[in-house]
Amino acid sequence: MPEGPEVKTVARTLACEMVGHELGELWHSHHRLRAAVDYSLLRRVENTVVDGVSAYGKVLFISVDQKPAIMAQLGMTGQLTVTSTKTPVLTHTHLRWPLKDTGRELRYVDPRRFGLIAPCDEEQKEAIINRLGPDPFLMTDNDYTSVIEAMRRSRRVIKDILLDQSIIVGVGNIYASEALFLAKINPSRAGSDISISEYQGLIKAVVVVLTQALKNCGTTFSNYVDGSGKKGDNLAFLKVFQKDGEPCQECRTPIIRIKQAGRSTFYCHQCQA
DNA sequence: CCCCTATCCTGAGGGC
DNA sequence: TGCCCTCAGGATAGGG
Repeated sequence: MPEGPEVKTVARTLACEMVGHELGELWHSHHRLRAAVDYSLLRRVENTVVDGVSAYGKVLFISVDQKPAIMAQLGMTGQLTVTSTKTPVLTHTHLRWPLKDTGRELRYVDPRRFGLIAPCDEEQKEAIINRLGPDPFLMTDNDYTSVIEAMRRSRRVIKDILLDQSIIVGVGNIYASEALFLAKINPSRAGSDISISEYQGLIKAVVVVLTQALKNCGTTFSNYVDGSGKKGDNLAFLKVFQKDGEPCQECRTPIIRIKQAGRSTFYCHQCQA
């Protein structure tokens, strides 16, 4: 569910809730998440103090005692929040982790179980980041060049390339459509057929779209919430995502929905010819 | 190698 | 009301 801006928002709000507090005794459900979680390893983090929560792309990292300790991927429906221990426990709650002396706890709720919570040391964190592309917010000139080269090398369709986290991180199904609309690029064009100047516009559009989403604390169209349980405000700013049949905000042509790699893409046939 | 499909799951919503 | 279908913010094994 969450894309880069949502995960960054979760990290920021969780940091607020968790940093400086000591983790208590972990509880977990018997359900398996996307992969089997080594809970005994995760339990080694009990009785340590959280000192940071960060995000790289759609991956979230929690560190204790100046060392990475936990990584989380929220998949489609994962929610990582801190609430009062007295808040009723939702079905599909897979993890409860008290923050000592606060009356509050970290909870992981994930109906579809496509997400993952796992222990994670320094090396593992490095390995995860190494197989991901650059963060569009932190890109150097060299990153720009190599990202564009990687995209031009691919014969896949540009929409699919944008979703590929090994090329660039943080773009998911909502913001891929939104960025292509802003850059006026047809989602079905092959990566190899797009010019360098068009790519420069596209990367700029990705940054604009993600920056706006981050400013609005993410897009909630169904169940996304931040680390404090708050919804995002970015839904009202979307121009094409899930707007099939509605008139394009630029030219009034109805927005079209197509399927690419099994996922919906929304675009304006006129503006993105 | 690269690319595509199916798959992991539950729940919401529409048509009949 | 219920049944069946499609769809949903993601990632990845494995087949062609």
